[in-house]
Amino acid sequence: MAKANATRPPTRIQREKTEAILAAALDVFSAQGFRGATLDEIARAAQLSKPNLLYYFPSKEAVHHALLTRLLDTWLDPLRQLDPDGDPLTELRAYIQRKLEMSRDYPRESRLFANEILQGAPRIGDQIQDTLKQLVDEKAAILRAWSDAGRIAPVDPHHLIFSIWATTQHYADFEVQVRGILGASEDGYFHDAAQFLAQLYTSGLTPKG
Amino acid sequence: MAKANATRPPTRIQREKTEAILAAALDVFSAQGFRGATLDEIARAAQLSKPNLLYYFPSKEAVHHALLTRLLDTWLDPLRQLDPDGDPLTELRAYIQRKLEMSRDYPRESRLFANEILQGAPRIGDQIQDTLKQLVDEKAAILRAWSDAGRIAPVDPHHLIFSIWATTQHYADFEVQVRGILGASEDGYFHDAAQFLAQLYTSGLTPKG
DNA sequence: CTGTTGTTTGACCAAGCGGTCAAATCCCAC
DNA sequence: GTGGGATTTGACCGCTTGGTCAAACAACAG
Repeated sequence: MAKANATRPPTRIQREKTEAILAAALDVFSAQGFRGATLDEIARAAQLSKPNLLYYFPSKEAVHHALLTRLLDTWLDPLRQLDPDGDPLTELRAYIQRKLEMSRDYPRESRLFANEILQGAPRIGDQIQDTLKQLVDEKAAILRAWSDAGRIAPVDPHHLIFSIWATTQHYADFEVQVRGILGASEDGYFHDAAQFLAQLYTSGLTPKG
Repeated sequence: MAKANATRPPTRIQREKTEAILAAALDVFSAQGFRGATLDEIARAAQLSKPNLLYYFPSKEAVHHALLTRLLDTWLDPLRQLDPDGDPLTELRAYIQRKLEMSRDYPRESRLFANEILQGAPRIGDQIQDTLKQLVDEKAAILRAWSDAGRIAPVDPHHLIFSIWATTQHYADFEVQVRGILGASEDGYFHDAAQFLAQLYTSGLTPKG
């Protein structure tokens, strides 16, 4: 058995196949949700037989879990980059821009998380309570400090973060709706979205002189 | 057969059972998505046997479709109420408030739609392209007129609507995450959210003097 | 070349799925 | 009360699901 000895380094084939499986799983899970996805579909997308897939991961749940934990770090990177020593409005605009680019460049990842949260986060609830809450509280403290110092308008920092998440991720999670309303052909709506959000948050957060 | 003659008015039992099924289906579909939901689970929640449920609806898809079309009108009501003759900022604040109250009072409906859109709206795509787009374009024209007249700041009206949807529905669709970050006990966060959003959009949309 | 380990697969299984059907039961107007 | 339509259900069907297993096959070190 390959996986029995955990200390042995992964072979080339193990690395390649594991990667292919996770890539295929991202496609399927993000489009169908956990319960809607099937191992057959993931295996087919990864060009493997189902028993072969289960040779690399012990269960469907294991594939899903590996995918989520692997992507959580990437997903939180934009927030992590928020610099307490930078100019507040510049930092926030940059954060919004980064998040919007994530929605544009990694919509499947966004929908993967959205699916999981929507259904009550039954398979990632712990990590939300731990990693995520800790990071958000830390960054909220920075926002509060800026707010208290009069460098941005006085706002609830948690709800500010929520609103940035919501407005940016909307373009990935509700892409079908956005395209349906703006017209399927129009492809450059991310530029308009960026401009709108930059303006909204700039005007909305500039402290009153 | 009961349903064979479509012209006959529904009996008391038909009204009651149909209602019970749709109520149960809302619970299950909003929590599990279409593919994740099962007829057995819906039937159990409605206190019916599965064949009995299928006596009132011809298929799982029919239950889902009936639920979506029945709720779409309710869901779009807040936007429909946007009054072109009112004061722009007052109208927008009222719209945001109504949408936020929808998220607070009807989170299952919000998640039902979110699930459907997230997965590409395969069962409601037509109605988005028709009813929804028409309403949004109509209201966007009002916003554009306000914007052109200098009564609100110059913003892209479609993206303004998207941002209001996103920020308000976030509290229903991502409820687990919100509660996980704010602390499960705290229950009055809708008040804080309302205040935050009112301030953001008031400052963000007030035209520059 | 050879043996050992790593990899792949076809056949299979129990459980659950959406849906059907005939028979039983219920409801209510007459 | 009773007859006929409305309602309910247990048994069942074909199919898909996640997962198992033994056997076959490939890779690679010696």
